[in-house]
Order: sequence, then C-alpha cells, then structure tokens
Amino acid sequence: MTTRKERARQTREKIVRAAEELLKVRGFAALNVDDITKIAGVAKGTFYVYFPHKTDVVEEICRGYFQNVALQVRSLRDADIAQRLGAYAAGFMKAVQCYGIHICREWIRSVLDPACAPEGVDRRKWRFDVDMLRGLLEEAVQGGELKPDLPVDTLTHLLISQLYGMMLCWCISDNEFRPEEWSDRFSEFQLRLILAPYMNDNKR
Amino acid sequence: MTTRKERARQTREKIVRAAEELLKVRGFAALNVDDITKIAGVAKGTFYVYFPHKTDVVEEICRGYFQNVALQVRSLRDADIAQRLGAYAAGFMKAVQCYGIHICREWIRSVLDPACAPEGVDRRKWRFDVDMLRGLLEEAVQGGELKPDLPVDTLTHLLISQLYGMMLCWCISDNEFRPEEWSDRFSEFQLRLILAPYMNDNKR
Amino acid sequence: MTTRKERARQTREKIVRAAEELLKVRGFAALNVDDITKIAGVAKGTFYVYFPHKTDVVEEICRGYFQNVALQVRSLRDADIAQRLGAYAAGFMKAVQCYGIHICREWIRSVLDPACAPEGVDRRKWRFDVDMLRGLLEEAVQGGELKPDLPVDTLTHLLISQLYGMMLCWCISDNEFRPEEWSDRFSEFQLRLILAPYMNDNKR
Amino acid sequence: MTTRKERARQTREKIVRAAEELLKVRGFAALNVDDITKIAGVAKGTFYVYFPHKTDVVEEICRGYFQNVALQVRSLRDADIAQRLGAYAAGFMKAVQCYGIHICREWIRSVLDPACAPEGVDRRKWRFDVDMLRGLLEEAVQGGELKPDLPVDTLTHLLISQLYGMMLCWCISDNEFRPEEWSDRFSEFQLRLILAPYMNDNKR
DNA sequence: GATGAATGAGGATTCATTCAT
DNA sequence: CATGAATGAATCCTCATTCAT
Repeated sequence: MTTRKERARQTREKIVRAAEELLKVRGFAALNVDDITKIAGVAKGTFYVYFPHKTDVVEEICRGYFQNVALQVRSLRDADIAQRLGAYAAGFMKAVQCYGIHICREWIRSVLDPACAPEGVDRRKWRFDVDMLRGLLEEAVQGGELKPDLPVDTLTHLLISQLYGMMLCWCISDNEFRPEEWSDRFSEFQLRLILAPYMNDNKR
Repeated sequence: MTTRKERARQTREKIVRAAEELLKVRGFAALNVDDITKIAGVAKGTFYVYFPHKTDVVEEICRGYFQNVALQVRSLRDADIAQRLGAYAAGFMKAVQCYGIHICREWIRSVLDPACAPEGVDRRKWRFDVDMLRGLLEEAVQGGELKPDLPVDTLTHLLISQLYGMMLCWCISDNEFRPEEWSDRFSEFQLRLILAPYMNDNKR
Repeated sequence: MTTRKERARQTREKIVRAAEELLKVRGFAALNVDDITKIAGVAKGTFYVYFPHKTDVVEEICRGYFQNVALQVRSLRDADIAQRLGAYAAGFMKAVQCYGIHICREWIRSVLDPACAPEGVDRRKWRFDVDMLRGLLEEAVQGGELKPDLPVDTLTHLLISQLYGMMLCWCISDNEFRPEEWSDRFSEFQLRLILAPYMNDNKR
Repeated sequence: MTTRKERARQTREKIVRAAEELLKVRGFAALNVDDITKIAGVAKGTFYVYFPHKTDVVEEICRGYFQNVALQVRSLRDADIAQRLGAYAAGFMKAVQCYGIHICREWIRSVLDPACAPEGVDRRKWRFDVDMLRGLLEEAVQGGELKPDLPVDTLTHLLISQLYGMMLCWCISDNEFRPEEWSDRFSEFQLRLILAPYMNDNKR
C-alpha cells in the first residue's frame, strides 16, 4: 500500500528531475517526452500517468522556482530599507544564478507568451515580486523610514525592471557575468542613490 | 522589365507582411511556412524563392526594428551627458512602444536562444546598445564632463539592464504601462542620481 | 509478454520485407518511406520506431547479403590453392545469383557512393573479399604451395576485379547469363593459367 | 543569323560544360538544374530551351564518353592479338581515368538502372565493348593468329568483365590505384597467359 | 532565344499522445 | 501502476518544370 504510493512518488520524482535536467541543459524547445523518460529510466507511457500533457511537467518545475525567494527578507528586522531591498535583490539574483541560464531563459520565454509556451507557467513570480517590493517600500514609508512623498509605484517599477533587466541581460549576454555579483553593484551604485532623497535622517 | 521585378518585389513583400502578421499574432513558435504562404496567397515553394530558411524571414522582420534607434542622440551636441543618455533611453522606449508588444516579445524570445530560434536574429541590437551607451559615457569622461573614476562598465550595464528590464516588464505586464512614459521616469528618478557623484561641477 | 515483443518483431519484419520488395522492384532511388509503410500496412511513424533513418532499413537488407559467403572455403583443407580460389569464386557467384539482380545492382550502386546513398551500406563486403583472397594467396605462399615471388597484391586485385566484373556485367547485361556457370569458366579458363607460373611442382 | 545560331550553340555548350563539371565533382544524385544554370551563367529557364528534361543533358554528356575509345586499335596492323587486346584495355582504362571517378560511378550507376537514372544513358558502351573485343578475337581466329577452338564468347566475357571489374573496383576502392597502371598489369600477368593455349606458333 | 518568377507535388523526419497488455 | 508499440498530423525543405514577358 504505502509502498505502492511511495514507488509512484519516486517515479514521478524521477520524471520531474529528468525533465528539469533537460530543461536546464537544452531549453524548452529541445525538450521532448522521449528523452525525459529515457533519462528518467521509465517507459514513455509512464510520463502520461503523471502528466496529462508535456507542458504540465514544465509548469511544475517552474512553479516552485522563484517563489521561495526572499522569504528571508522578512527576517531582516533591524536592517534599514536599503539593506532589505538589497537583500531582496541579492536573493533574486542568487536564485537566478542557481536555476541556471536555461531555466531563466525558459521562464522569460514562457512568461512572455503563455499561449504557445507552457501554459501553467504563469505570471505569479512577477506579481509576487511586484507586490513584495511595493510592500517593502510601503512598510518603510509607514514606519517613517522613508518620506511620505516617495512615489511608490514608480520606484517599485524601476527597481523591479532593474532586477528583471539584469536577469535578461545575463541571458542575452550568454553568461558574460555572474548574477550574484551584479546584485552587489546594483545595491552599491544604484539603490542607495535612488532612495537617498526619500530617506528620513532620524532613521539613519 | 520593371513589371517583372516589381511583381517579384511585391510577392516578397506579401510574404514578409504575412509572416510579420503571424509573428505578431501568434509568435514564432506557431509560425509555419504553410500558413505564411497561404496568407500571402502564394505557393509554398515561392517562400523558398525568397528565403532559404524559414528563420530568414523572421530575421528580416526583426532586423531594422531596433536598429535605427538613437542616431539622433549624436546630434545632441549641447546637451549634457544626462540629457543624452536620457534621449537614448527615450528613443529606445519609443521604438519599443512603436514596434508593439508582440514584436518585442519575439525579439526577446529569439535573442534568448539563438540555437533553436531564428539564427539570423542575432545580438546586434544588444551589442549596439552596449557599445552606444559605453561610448556615450566614455566620451563624457574624456570630455571632462564626468570624473575619471567613473566605473564605465558597471554603469553601462546598470543602465542597459534598466532599459531592457523596462521593455521586458512591459511585455510581461501585458501593456500595463506606456514605455515612453517610463523612460521619462527613468531619467527623472534615476539617471541623474546615478551620475551625480561623478559629475564635474564646472560642466554643470 | 511474448505476444507484445513478438508482435513488434513481426511489425519490424513487415517493414523490412516491404522495403526489400520495393528495393528489388524499383531500386533505391525510388524507395520512399511512404510506400514502404503503405505496403507493410503500418503507419508512417511506425517506420521510425524501428529505423532512425530511411537508409538504415536498406543497410539491414544489404547487410548479411554477401557476408556469409565463402566461410566454407576454409574447410577445403585438402584442396589446392586453385581449387580453393575456385570455390571462393563459386560461392561468390552463387550468392550473387541467389540474391538476385536487383539487390546486386543496389549493392553496387550504394557501394559506389556512400555519400548520397545508404551510408550504412558500407564497403565491408569489398574489404572482406579483398582480405579473403589475399589471405588465401598468402597462406599458399607460406605453405610452399605457391612460389615466393608471387605478386600477391596484383593477383588479388586481378582476381577480385574479375569477380566483381562478372557481377557487374551480369547486372549490365540484364540476366544474359547465369553467374554460377561463369564462375566455372573463370576457374577453368583463367584461374589455373594465372597461377601456373607460380605453382611449386612438388605441391602438385 | 549565324551569330544567333552561334550564340545559341555557345549557350548550349556552357550548359553542357557546367553539367559535366558538376557531374564529375558531385555525381548525379547531387546534380540539379539550379546549380547547372548558375555555373553556366544562364537563367534557369534557358536550360529547358535546350533540354526537355534534366536527364537529357546527362545523356549527352555520357554518350560521347567511352565511345571513341580504341578506334586506334584498328591501326595496330602489325601488332599481335595480345598487343591489340592490350591496347584496347589500355585505351579503356585510360579513358576511365580521364573521365574521373564520378563520371565512371555515374555511368555504372546509370547503366545499372535505366529506369530511375538518366534514361538516355544506355548500354551502347557495353554493346560496343562486347562487339569490339569479340571482333578482335574473331579476326585473329580467321587470320590464323589464334586456333579455331578458341571459345570466343567465353574469352570475350572474361576479358570484358575483367575490364569492367577493374573500373568498378577502382570506383569502390575510392581511387586506391591508378587505372592506367592496372591495364598494364592486366596485360602482363593475365592476357598472354589466357591466350597462350590458343596461340599459333607460326604467327609469332 | 532568354529570362526568372512561380509552382506544387513529394519526401524525410519529429513527436505528442493513445491504448492494449 | 507501468509499459512500449503504434499512430499520424505537422512541418521544413527540394527541385523539376512551366510560362508569361
């Protein structure tokens, strides 16, 4: 009984891992069920026991990705807003680097066109990041850390497009730099300068 | 004489238009020669009279797009560096908006994976932008407008990833904002602040 | 269990037989997967379950053909070299006749141009024959049956080109004679005469 | 007028030359009208002004080949039959080498299957060679040079299959030897030995 | 005679998906 | 649950040939 279920879980796991591996190495366009099952060491038909469609496994892979970023940001109670945003950026880029260029490319590609790419790969990550950054800024305003005239929406979008832009440029430039290092430069050269005009001195 | 060649030009045009239309509506993944020629009203073989490979027509479509941006920047002789970079950003985002979200998405998608996507659609735009922005910064340094300790590479990449990030976020957010307006905010809230530490007062 | 695999074997067999039939009747140039599967009574895709490329099935057909010739030659311990070479020739021409003119033609054609014809159909038969005949001659020299001044290479090539020439002429002349009978004439009128100058009397 | 005709002749010539060149270099399978006309420097349609079908030009190319061999054999009045047959063989192999491996391969291939290959490339060469060699032998018998019990047909076929066999082996072995040299060895090691039993001493 | 634009049948190969065992 | 044989629609590309100019 439990054995049966456990076995099934393992089979499913093998398939997901195989798909993930291929996705990382070769990208979505070159992903096919044949290879997935061959690598997973199961029969082709087994794939369809667990996933009605090929895209479903991609969805599952991409779902978890990106979502558990930055939960640790909350824990930075004593840090100032610049540090917390910096931590978010660092977490973001660390995740980006960790997932690898192919997953990122795939994520971008899929999020650009939900119609022709894995349908399940939705914009949750995007919404999450927008909400997260806006939340951090609003909190800081409410907590008196930032001045009330801070244009929250504008800054949110500037910050987030910077993060997404670095990911995109990394993908375009084909690994020309290390994402992790760039989040540092982002914090160092950009973040504080942008926030500076809105910082309350007493908080400093 | 002229008629023959003119006809051919029109046929080619019809094919390009048909492909462009499909590209805009359905994206590259769903693009196929059959539909292109059907829409263009020519025989399938005719496509290959003008384009050796399917991807070549996509290249043709995307080429040009993005490439004639920002030549006017050079003409801004009297403007300071912030104004010139701002003009570049404005030109970039204006082009982005002008080409439309589908072409932009396609461009991003194709530039993400030259292996499986239109090979001809290369990174020229990317290289061009990188070189252009770096050039503007270097000139300003040489001209004494910016201090010599300006980290050219870092700033170039920050600026460019901001631009590309805005384009990407626009595509992701599905037209949630107008690119043109965002280049203004970019200039207003970010550009000057980042450059400020490196501005020579006398130039101001 | 057995049924599944057995069925598959039969399907594969059906495909091979269909291809062979077409090959015999129409030759390689007119061979296409569509017809093969139609005759075999399976779906087009099924062909590719068993053969990655069209040429692979042709290879399979031609392999084996020609390869198990002349193993019996080795067993002719007591026969003299002329008899053994004669036996080889006889085996060769018997095989030629047995396989039929179309397969022979196809084999020649394919072996003539590995680039555009079935790549897998290689020159094994050719190498095998060359090595076999040379081996027989060398053995006879080492065994003292033939004089040491025998020009092994030259004779090998003369003999082999005679054999292949008879096959070719048979194909060209469109069945004008029976290959089996010609190997007899080859032995009778040519083989002994050519070897004569090099025969050691004592062996006789 | 004459100019018109002369021009046309030149155009036709250019096409034939271009086709010949391609045939030599790439073989029949890779021959296509597009390349022929491109190399010839004429429009595609021009090809069809002179040749109703692609195969017709190949026929024209192959026709002349092989046919003007050995007309000089006739002139060897004083030579004995072995010398004359040797001269024929030499002429044959010289032609073979001169035409190149691709033409030879193509000729063999086409002669093997007139149905799928250039239809016009017929067996004339084959008939010509058979008749020629048989004629030489019969003449020698009638002239008393060879004994009347000479098995003309058998020897004719053995000789001719030897010649064709050398050509075939050359093609198969991919230029492993020089045809011209092999006709010498053929004469030296084989021809005289085969004829010896039938030679009338007085003629020598 | 010469052109070259247009054709469209034909052919190889891929691959997501089904289903009987 | 797991299998893997079978499917067939989809798609890219080739190229001999036609024909209006």
